[in-house]
Amino acid sequence: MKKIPENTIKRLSLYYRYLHFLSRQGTGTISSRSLAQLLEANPSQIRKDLSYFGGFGKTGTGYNVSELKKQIARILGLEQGRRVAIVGMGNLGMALAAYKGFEVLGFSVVALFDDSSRKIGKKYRGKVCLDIKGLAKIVRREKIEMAILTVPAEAAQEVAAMVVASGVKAILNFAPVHLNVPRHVRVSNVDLATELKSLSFFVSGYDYPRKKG
Amino acid sequence: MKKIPENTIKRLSLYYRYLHFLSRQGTGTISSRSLAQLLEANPSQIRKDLSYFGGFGKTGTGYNVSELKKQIARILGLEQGRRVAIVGMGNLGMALAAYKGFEVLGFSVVALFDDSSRKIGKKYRGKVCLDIKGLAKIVRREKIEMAILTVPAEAAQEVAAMVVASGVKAILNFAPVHLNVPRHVRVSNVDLATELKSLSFFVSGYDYPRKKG
DNA sequence: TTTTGTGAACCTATTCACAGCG
DNA sequence: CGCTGTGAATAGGTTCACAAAA
Repeated sequence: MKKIPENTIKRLSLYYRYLHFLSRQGTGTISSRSLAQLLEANPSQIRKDLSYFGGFGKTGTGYNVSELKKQIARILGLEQGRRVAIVGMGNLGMALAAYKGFEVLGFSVVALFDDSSRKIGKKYRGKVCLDIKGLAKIVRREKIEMAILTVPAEAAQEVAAMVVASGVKAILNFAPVHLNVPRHVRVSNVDLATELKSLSFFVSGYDYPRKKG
Repeated sequence: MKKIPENTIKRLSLYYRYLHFLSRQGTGTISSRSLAQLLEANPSQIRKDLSYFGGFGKTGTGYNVSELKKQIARILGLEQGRRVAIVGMGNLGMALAAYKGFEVLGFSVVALFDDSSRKIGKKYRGKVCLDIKGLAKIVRREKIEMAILTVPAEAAQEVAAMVVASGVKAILNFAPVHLNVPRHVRVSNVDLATELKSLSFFVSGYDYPRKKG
């Protein structure tokens, strides 16, 4: 199998967003050039990204919007309604539990976990928060594949180990620590502090280059 | 001035996190090799990253932890206590307003904004939510340099325009839309949907390569 | 013609490897 | 010695440019 750059995957996700929008607008067909214009991106990049997965376009015409959208959904595995758990019902966990954008994308938040008796048994957006001690059992029973980690930094590694042991394949980690996990588990870090610090650097006046656009 | 890769800045921010930790532990000195081990990274990369900003290390000894930490803080502009506004007091905005990690890093959340009369005047973690109509005035008076955008996707572009017009230099955008801003304004996007979709791709079994570790 | 898909060329980032310093 | 700082080499990702298809 050909090696796919990670950025390609991120961009597919972005294309998907625009295709969703275009298909609601009733646009039937779009060329890589027009799509690139919307995205402030390079047409070749779009074609190259898509070409990793096969030829979805028609020469001279472009891409069928709804078809391409469907293909990208398939590639990203969004068709099967991935089952997700949120671990850590602090402010952020609660906010994410309430976020309605997940279902639209084919993600179902099927369980919430915490270790505090103040949280366990409470309902958040109609879902009851469960004791993290039961994580492994629920993950197996509910066929949960992904976990969103919103626990304090101090607890993150320990909780990550539990999550991994329960059989989860991918973790979206909000704790500002590096998680040590086996190679077969994928971790994506969302680190607000890092993002803010990068922006701060920019504000300082170093004019580091932006992508051509 | 030499051109600095954007990834270098992200990594600097990561190094900072570990240096903070090491200095609390009382570690006085660290070599690029030891630091790299902690980070699961490459020693040359660390040295190269740092070398963009000057030679902070001592040949044969390594780097002085607290000195290097101070230098990175200076590079990232964390010394001056950057002033930040949060715009959009939905679930996520509220969670971020309550987040205590910002102050530690040298960021002060000095103002909260929303456009809804249900939110304006309410207090969140001791700070009153202000009418977004007054944004420009407050930004100038409070010397706000950065904004965290936590508004719905539909409103994001319009709000971003207001934020830019008010003189803010950098935006941390949580709305899943591409923001059109002038070149002198820096936008960082935190897109949960994109992150989840990328992870979903991985769960699908494509074993795309991870960084050497 | 228009536009895709793709090898080639280019550009950027990472890693190597070693001179030079302490 | 051990380790940094950095030019050189390598790897990786992006853009170009064009043949082939509609």
